[in-house]
Amino acid sequence: MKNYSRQREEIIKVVQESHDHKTAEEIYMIVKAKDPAVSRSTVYRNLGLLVENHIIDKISMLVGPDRYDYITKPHNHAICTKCGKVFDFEYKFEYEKIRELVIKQTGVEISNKGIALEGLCDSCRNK
Amino acid sequence: MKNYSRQREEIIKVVQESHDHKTAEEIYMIVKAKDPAVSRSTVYRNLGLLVENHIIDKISMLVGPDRYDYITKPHNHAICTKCGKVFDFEYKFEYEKIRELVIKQTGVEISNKGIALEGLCDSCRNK
DNA sequence: TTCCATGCAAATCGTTTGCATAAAC
DNA sequence: GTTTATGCAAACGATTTGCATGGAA
Repeated sequence: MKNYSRQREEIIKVVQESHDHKTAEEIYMIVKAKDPAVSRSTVYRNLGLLVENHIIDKISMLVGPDRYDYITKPHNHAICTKCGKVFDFEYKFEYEKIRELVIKQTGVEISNKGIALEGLCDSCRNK
Repeated sequence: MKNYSRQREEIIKVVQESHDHKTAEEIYMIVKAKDPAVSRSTVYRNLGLLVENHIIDKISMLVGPDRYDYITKPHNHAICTKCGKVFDFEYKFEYEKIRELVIKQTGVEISNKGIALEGLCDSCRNK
């Protein structure tokens, strides 16, 4: 991320102001509404850059496209495996203990992003 | 899953006997080695069916194709966000407490499949 | 003999890439 | 002026679909 760009600025703003977790396509549509000339590849390219630079998080789903989340503080995600929506929740996991244990058992050094759980959301359960 | 099929039987066997977590393509190649007539779509179709019927789990990755895991007992996954490998680990999370808390905060009823954490594996960290 | 599952190929979805142009520094 | 980012369109990888055929109940 060497040079500033107006498009990138706008993409960051959209993710930051979204309190659901939007897909690349949704972000593209919103940015495009303000600036009809932006291209989809600019959105994808910048989302990738922003993830690399730890400004946003990419959330991989069981179903459908990836979603993006502006990073504020570590928090956890509950992901609906049917509709793909992502919900935030608060719970103090024993991060340090888990970190140590996971690296010992698997070699994986976990990020402090939080923990992801999967299940069925309210509205998907009731149909 | 109404009717038996030889192909499905073989697909189940491959996933069951894999102790890494294979992609659809890898499963396809293995099944194809035994039965050169199987088609990729049969593999994809059956993996989907088996997930719906809770015989196997689909694991979504930050990078690359989905992976599949035969269901035995609940266990947790540590996923490398760089290479996409999935490692199992043991840790007794307070499932009941978390379940209750997550449904209260988000409406999501989490499955008892276990918990997924993300990070960088040993070999990706050292390069 | 009625479904259901298969194989094949084409279609689709989400994302990435190559290349010429335009904007940042 | 020399990067670096953009827009466009084409390419790509993973997965899904439509349709005719073959196998299971």
